Amino acid sequence: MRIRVAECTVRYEGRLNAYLPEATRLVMVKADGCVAVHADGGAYKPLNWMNAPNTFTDDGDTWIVVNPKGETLTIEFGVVHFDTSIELGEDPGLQKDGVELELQRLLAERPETFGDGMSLIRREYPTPIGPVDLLCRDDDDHTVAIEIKRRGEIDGVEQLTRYLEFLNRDKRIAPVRGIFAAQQVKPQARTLAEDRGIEWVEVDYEELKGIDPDVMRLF
Amino acid sequence: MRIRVAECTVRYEGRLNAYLPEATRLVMVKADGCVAVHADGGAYKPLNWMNAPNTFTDDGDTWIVVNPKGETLTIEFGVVHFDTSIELGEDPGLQKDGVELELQRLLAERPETFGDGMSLIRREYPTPIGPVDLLCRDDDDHTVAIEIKRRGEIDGVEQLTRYLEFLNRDKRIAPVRGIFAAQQVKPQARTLAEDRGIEWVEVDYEELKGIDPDVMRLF
DNA sequence: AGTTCCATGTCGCGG
DNA sequence: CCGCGACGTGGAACT
Repeated sequence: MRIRVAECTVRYEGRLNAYLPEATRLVMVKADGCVAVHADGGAYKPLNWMNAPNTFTDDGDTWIVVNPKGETLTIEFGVVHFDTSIELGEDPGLQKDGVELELQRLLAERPETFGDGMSLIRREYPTPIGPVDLLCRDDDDHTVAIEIKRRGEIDGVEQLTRYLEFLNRDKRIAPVRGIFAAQQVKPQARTLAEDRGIEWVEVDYEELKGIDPDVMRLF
Repeated sequence: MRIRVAECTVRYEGRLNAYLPEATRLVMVKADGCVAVHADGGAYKPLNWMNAPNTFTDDGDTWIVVNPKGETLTIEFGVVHFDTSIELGEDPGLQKDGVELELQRLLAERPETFGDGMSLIRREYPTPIGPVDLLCRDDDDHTVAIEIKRRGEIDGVEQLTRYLEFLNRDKRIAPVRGIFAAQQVKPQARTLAEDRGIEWVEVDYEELKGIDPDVMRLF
């Protein structure tokens, strides 16, 4: 990564034309060749940029960056206050405890979302083909397997179907009801679920967050 | 702006939870307090960030950034390879569409638009807080600072006011008249400009293009 | 590879 | 301050 702090003007010609009058800014060139021009404010978004892949021309005072679409970023430098290069290496990348995991956590705390008297047996209940998100017991003492997705599509129903097939072989817990839960259940998934005798339900993430006991404790 | 290159782990807890395992990254803290953590690739988007406004706590090895919504960004540092702070100052900001720049170019070629005998001293005349679009001299030998916008709103008048404040400290050119020029000057901006003793004028882009000497030569 | 949809979207305008 | 739409949207997942 190369970091240069310098007075500069910047011109972008591409999907639109844009121009930055002379001022002191930070210009960042990453290992993959992408270039970003930052002011000392605004949000994380640079004032102007050029993503990789591109061709980079360093003509002394002027950097010209061109991408395959023909868009160009031209940076003309004045006084350079600072210029350094440093090797950062590969980044392991961001791990998002995405919404799906959060949904699972919230629903595990609120099994009654799926019916009065529903209680949690355990999260990530193991089967030979992978863990079921939630295993519960309903008020009739029947076992219930719940698959949770952010977006409920056909493959999620297929997944739950396979789990149910294995769970129902276990005499101690059979028969096992299936519930397919998602923020949004697509029509095709609804149809397939109903055809397989699997219930489906749409859950409201924001509402669940609102009644999160962890949050409640704060008040 | 503060720039630190260091080994770090980063945790974000807010609208979702996210975690960055230890690696060498660039952490940028802008003057407005916003924080961005960059890897040496990807696009211009940081791996993780926290926009202003926020409260920043520097606990030696650990930076904790909390915004008013309660979202937190926690950065734990290991080896620091590099750490520097530099003052960039205000940024004049991005001019999109090229319309502003085009207007500036056209008006620089036609300073008499602003009055008979008006002549251009220079474009992008530098001040400590950024360049004035046009600096001119009128037929009475008074200096005139002209700010050009596509859409003339209050903040443009404020900008010109600040320029005038600096320019009028320079005995060689004071007193400096101000003219606020735009394709359309909003009523609030008109009122404010008049209150500040700044003239305002609406310019016709199409008409200016029609009498552009560069274009004329083509015929 | 083309397309659709999500996003800690961000940003700017109008009410 | 809040809703609404555009964005050089960028980026991932799916066809």
